[in-house]
Amino acid sequence: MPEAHKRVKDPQAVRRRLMDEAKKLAIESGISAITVQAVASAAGVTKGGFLHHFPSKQALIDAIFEEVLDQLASEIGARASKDRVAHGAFTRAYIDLAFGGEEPAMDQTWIALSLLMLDDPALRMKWTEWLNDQLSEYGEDQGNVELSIARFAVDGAWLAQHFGVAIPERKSMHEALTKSTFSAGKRG
Amino acid sequence: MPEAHKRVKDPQAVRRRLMDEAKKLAIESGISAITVQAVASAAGVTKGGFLHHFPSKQALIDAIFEEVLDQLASEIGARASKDRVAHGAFTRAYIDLAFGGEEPAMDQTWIALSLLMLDDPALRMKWTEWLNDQLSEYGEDQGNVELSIARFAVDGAWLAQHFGVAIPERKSMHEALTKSTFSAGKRG
DNA sequence: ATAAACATACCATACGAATGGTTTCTTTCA
DNA sequence: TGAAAGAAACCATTCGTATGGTATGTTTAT
Repeated sequence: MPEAHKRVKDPQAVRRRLMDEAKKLAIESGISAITVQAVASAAGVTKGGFLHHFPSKQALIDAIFEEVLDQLASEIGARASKDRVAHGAFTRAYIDLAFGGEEPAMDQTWIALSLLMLDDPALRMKWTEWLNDQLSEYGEDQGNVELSIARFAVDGAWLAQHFGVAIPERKSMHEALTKSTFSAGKRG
Repeated sequence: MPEAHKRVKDPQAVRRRLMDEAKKLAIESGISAITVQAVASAAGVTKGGFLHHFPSKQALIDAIFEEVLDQLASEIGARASKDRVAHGAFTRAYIDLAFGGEEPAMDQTWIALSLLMLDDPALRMKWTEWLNDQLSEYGEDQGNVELSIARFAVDGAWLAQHFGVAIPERKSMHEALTKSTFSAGKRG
């Protein structure tokens, strides 16, 4: 491992680049920009190289999706575990992910996620399951209006951001949304 | 005009069908499902027929997009004009469009809009301009946190809906979001 | 040596687009 | 009024390109 500089070939790195570049392409030019050729070239590899790492284009997409879901879960877990209040902890972590730091954490990742979902019904189902699992794990009621609104607002905000629509100050968004989760009733 | 039933050819209707079927395809199977062949077949026309009405696939997409923006503007205008309170009227109309009736108005349309945008940077810019125009026309500050959150929540909600994620009761969503626009400060 | 990590060459398919022709409608003018 | 002329609406076919994928070669690491 310390002799990584010696290696001419670094398969793991190539695999990483393939996934990262695919995300970039999707974000910059839309999902249809994810072609085997384009991704391979961007990662400095030929199509053959691509198909060595992923048996198909769909496999690449699935891999990205899975990875993103895992990242999301762990990032949320880390934040939610620090939350003193149980009710709405998931949603607050969700908010914090989007508006927490000075720069949006997992911004690219988040957008790529949805771009992939929008073109693939199967991925949409996975997302739905993931979200339901998370919500029930953290004991949040899907019918809760305030919490739902907060989460939807987060989704809408990064979507807007991706579209280039202006967004209010990150700090004030964070504050307002977080506040709304505390006044949220435990039912409805 | 009253003898429209006599006509064997009805170009306007064909044009309509092409646009409608394209929307359907996008919604049901993602944007990549919009191919000239698929749209033409769905509308009961050949590729040649398609290309007679629209010089290119992009032209069809542009036409749909423009139409949707117009529809949206007029629907919002109709609702906002009935609003007694000026501040936040646009956002309330926006909310009402999504959660107003028993069934979401312009649901298909709305989703189709974003699907198209997500794959086309040029359309994204058009949307941004449209939204900015509307906001300034109705005198809403883009920096207003409460109103922005409400609008983002609407966006996130139909996105969720399209993903198959459960959403709280329409009525309570409508109520909560509308309420938030009244308590919204005129600044920030 | 041999297996992994790629590159090269190639294939079948599907796509957007163009072409040329055929049918249907509208206009014009005798 | 009506028929000829032209335009509009549409179909069937074709073409070049790009795509996802395969098959096979070549290099690199262990």
